[in-house]
Amino acid sequence: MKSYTIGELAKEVGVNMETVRYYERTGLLPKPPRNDSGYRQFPEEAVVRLRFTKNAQRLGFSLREIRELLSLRLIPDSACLDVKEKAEVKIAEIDKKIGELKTLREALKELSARCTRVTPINECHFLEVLQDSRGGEP
Amino acid sequence: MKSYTIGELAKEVGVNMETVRYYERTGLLPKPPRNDSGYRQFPEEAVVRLRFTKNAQRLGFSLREIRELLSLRLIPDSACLDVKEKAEVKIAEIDKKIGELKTLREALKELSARCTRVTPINECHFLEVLQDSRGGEP
DNA sequence: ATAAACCCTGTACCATAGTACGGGGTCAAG
DNA sequence: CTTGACCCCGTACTATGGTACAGGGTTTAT
Repeated sequence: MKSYTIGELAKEVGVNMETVRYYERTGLLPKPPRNDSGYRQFPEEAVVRLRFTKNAQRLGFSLREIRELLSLRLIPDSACLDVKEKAEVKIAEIDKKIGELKTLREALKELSARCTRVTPINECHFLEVLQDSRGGEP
Repeated sequence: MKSYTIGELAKEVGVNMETVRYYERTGLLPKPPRNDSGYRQFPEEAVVRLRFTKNAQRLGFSLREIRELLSLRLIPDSACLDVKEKAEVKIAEIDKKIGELKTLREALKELSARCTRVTPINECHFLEVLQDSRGGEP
């Protein structure tokens, strides 16, 4: 099947070529095979993986975390329960993020609604949202 | 009412003192009044604002975006419709994030479920998730 | 067969978001 | 009245996530 040069891959996903090399260096993309003149030949999967990475990044995951997410599916079968555990940790993290985003969304919604008419918005308890974590004494 | 020294503020919210100064420098926290010897005296609101900032950051907002969010509520009444518009843009962004997080969550959930028993997980279409944006030709 | 477009490596540089540190003043308790 | 904890400023350093060359080969279309 078809393979991608680095330029094709970068263009397909909409990232810089240098970024692809950077990801390869840092282990986010596995080192692809090379042709006789040393050109990288990325498999289809690299597109998927790279796209996943960029999307996950926009969701607030660091490259380290993305590396963890990606590694979950590659662990040998023996470590299956370990994978399950890690997946569940990630799920919990994600649930928390979703919850907080919803809260923030509501606050913005309220702000937006209030702003419809000419009422001044001097007092909008917009900030007071997202108050959960790190509340009091350590 | 009570005011906070920089150390108290930092401790209360669980950040480094230097971070507070950094935020002041970059306009995320308004410059607080000083006492006679030049010590910062942060009002209660600084706690709220700082906490908001740290939380929003965990949700994947950059400091620049957080500055935008925070500024929404401070714009003079005249710009009310502008605020509404900006708020709605943010809401849309947040909705997208929530949607993608849910998708990712489902994928992880499936992975986790599959990992319960001794079945090998060689083929888990976990990556293929989050495929929406930046699909084809520009 | 030659120019344009593409790829290689290595190194340097950039922005963002802090963190650390030196040198010095301030305040509170013993 | 001094010692330790706290604060000031300025500057420098760090990690992360890229970007940008320079100097050199390769491929492709004319």
